[in-house]
Amino acid sequence: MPRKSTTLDPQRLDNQICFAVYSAAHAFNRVYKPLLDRLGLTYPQYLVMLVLWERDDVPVKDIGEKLFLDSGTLTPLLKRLEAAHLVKRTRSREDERQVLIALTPQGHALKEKARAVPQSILAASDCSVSELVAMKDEIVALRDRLNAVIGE
Amino acid sequence: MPRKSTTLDPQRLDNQICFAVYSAAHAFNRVYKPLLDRLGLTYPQYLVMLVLWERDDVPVKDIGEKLFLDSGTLTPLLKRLEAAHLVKRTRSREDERQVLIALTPQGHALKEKARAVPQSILAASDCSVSELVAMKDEIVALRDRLNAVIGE
DNA sequence: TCACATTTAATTGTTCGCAATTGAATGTCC
DNA sequence: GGACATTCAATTGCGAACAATTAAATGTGA
Repeated sequence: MPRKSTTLDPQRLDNQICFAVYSAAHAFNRVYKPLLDRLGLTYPQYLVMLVLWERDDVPVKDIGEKLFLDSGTLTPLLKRLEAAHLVKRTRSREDERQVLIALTPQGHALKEKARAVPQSILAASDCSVSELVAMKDEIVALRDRLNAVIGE
Repeated sequence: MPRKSTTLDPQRLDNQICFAVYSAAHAFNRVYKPLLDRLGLTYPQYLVMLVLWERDDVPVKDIGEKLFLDSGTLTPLLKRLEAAHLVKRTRSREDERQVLIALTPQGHALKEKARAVPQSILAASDCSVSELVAMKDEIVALRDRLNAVIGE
């Protein structure tokens, strides 16, 4: 009575790997939420702040390329960050099509308050740093292969 | 001149496993989209259909537990599936609090049309089955550890 | 039996995420 | 220089995702 193995059936594997990623993303979000609530940020807003803490005064497009997000997502998000006095949005003088995003003093200051976040996540993941780094690299490689297929 | 290595800075975007998972989930979604468009489904709707193709006539809560989603997400999603004539929603006779979700004939029939989806995804991931299985297991284990922390 | 807690879906409001479109600014080619 | 395409952000509309609340059905204990 040959029965197909559930864990090896390639028909199901894609569902499993994709669902694993999908559900892990939500789990991460739920762990981040209480931490980010204290900073007044959502997770996507936190990602934008991470980008800006590395380099300031960049056009929306640059942020979008780093985070794989488009203006339909970023424009309202950045307006909310502006309303929270964390960033300032100004049209570029050299190229009026671009909107440059700069941190306010409050935006810069928030970096210090956010220092504790990564450790808390590390603790919650209950995993060694080297293991996490290895996993991260694998997932990034998979993501990049998927993204390479999209533009075809 | 002690300088923190940027490759180890936990506050850097590229070092965050969460962003890897987050962006990989979006990449998967973008690969799935053209395939699922042909079925008239979104990815979360496809997940619900996968659950129902395995077992039918289940309460909303059961679907939510399998997919880690609550009624705030599922109720409108299931109403859209009902509007598309893929499922039927009926109050349970034994327990009037529950709403049972059953597939319509069209809902059952869609399973056949969805057969081609997994191969396409596997091809796009461009990865050996054994590698994918290993990754999936690691990600699920990480997700479960994260979910375990949440209820504390 | 009756008060009370629990379970279950539904609802409301906010924020993402993306496709498609718009409109202004810039680049290119003749 | 002028027609044309391209680039960039903003907008619109739809579908998640989730917190918080509501309301009905059910379970429990005195």
